[in-house]
Amino acid sequence: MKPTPGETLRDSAKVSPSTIRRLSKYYRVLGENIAKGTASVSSSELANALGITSAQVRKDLSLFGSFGKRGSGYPAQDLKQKIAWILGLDRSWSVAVIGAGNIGTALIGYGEFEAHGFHVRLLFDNDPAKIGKKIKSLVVKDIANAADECKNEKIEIAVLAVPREAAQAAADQVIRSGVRAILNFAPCHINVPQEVTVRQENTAMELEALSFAITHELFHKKNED
Amino acid sequence: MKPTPGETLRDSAKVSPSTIRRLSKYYRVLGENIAKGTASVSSSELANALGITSAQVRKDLSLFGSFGKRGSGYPAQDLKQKIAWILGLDRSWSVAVIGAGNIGTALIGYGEFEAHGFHVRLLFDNDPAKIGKKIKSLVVKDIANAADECKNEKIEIAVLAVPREAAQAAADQVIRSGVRAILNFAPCHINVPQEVTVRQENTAMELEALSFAITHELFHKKNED
DNA sequence: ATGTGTGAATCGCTTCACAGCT
DNA sequence: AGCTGTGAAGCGATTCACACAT
Repeated sequence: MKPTPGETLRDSAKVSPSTIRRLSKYYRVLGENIAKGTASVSSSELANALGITSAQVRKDLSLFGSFGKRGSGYPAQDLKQKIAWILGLDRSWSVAVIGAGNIGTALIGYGEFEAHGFHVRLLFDNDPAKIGKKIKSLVVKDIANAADECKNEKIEIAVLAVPREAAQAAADQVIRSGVRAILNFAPCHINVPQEVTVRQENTAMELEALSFAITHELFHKKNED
Repeated sequence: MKPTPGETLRDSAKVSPSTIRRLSKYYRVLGENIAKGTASVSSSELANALGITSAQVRKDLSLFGSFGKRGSGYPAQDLKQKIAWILGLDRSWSVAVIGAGNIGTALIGYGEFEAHGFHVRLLFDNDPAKIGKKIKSLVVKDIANAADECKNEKIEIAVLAVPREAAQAAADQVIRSGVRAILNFAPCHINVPQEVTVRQENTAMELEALSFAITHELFHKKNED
């Protein structure tokens, strides 16, 4: 009722990162429910699936519009599409993976991404032994040309799957090419201009959080991830 | 000044997940600074490295004790060790990896983990072609025996690197073996008893957060990760 | 009857601001 | 003078509770 579906959000400033993470989860749960033939989903069903309160679900969704029907819940198909629109999954994204090691290899051709519109178009490495070789339908290109190639292919999202030492240099390259966002698997902070969004994926940090939880017998049932 | 370093935290309930993530980052920054020969670090130096305020740094640290010297800052070595103690990194952890695909393979023998006390002792898969083969010094074992083998090896942390469909079954196995924590790479929620801590590692969700940020031209400089 | 949408209340994290060491 | 440690203030996110729609 409040915002304007169909166009870009005007008040996205007040949408918290936590809300975004939850939207991703609602999206998955909806997919599973629809696959099972469910037509309608209530806020408390979604809430149970994520281990949160139903009020939270309704608040999250109401930030973007009123998608539900009082008395019956949310039409599952509709809601899933609305969330896809909110998250920008109703289009496809051009992705480049920098680094053809284990992580890079695991990422390309991972059905989960393709299915949601993330298409890996380019794969780079600096290892002469790898350059020119094919990995799962992609030819490994020389990282030295990353900036130009990414620009030509209009890459929007770059995934850094390189060692810590190489991360900032790789980031600088893809930033020059005009990417809008970077997902960084290197265990280090990278500096980017304001208009580029970065997210850090750091497995060591996740393990450390587990280590803390075990050590202090902490059962953080809230805000778990 | 408040808590009791040297033993388990009494009031760990009031430590937020955000604080834990930041402690992991302080820990990394301290490592880098010490490598450069720095003896003392101020709260604002740490703050700059993470892009947060110095008050935040001091609050975080003061939850666990007073480690700093007024006028000069925090002794880098000491502080790093204190944080190691807080995060439970002053000991070693026995880890099992379930799933010897790309992710599983990337995880074993990754120096970053070994260096922080996370030792991968067991690797499982259900693929007969892989069972018995060696991957980077570990022999792949049959996932059917995961519960027993993990119990024998006193595994404390299990990493699930299996497809979504196999995740809950794998989780049930390692829970039976008595693991305390699970890091789940499968893109799905898993049910665990209260005493087991779970963290979700979900690259698709990270990409979706980037997709949202690009779509809505949102530069979330706060709470980025 | 049931379940949404939402102001109001609450909770908890972050920032301010300053007293107190060194 | 410089920087920590910390109550108090501020602010953003979550939960409550209920009017309203079906």
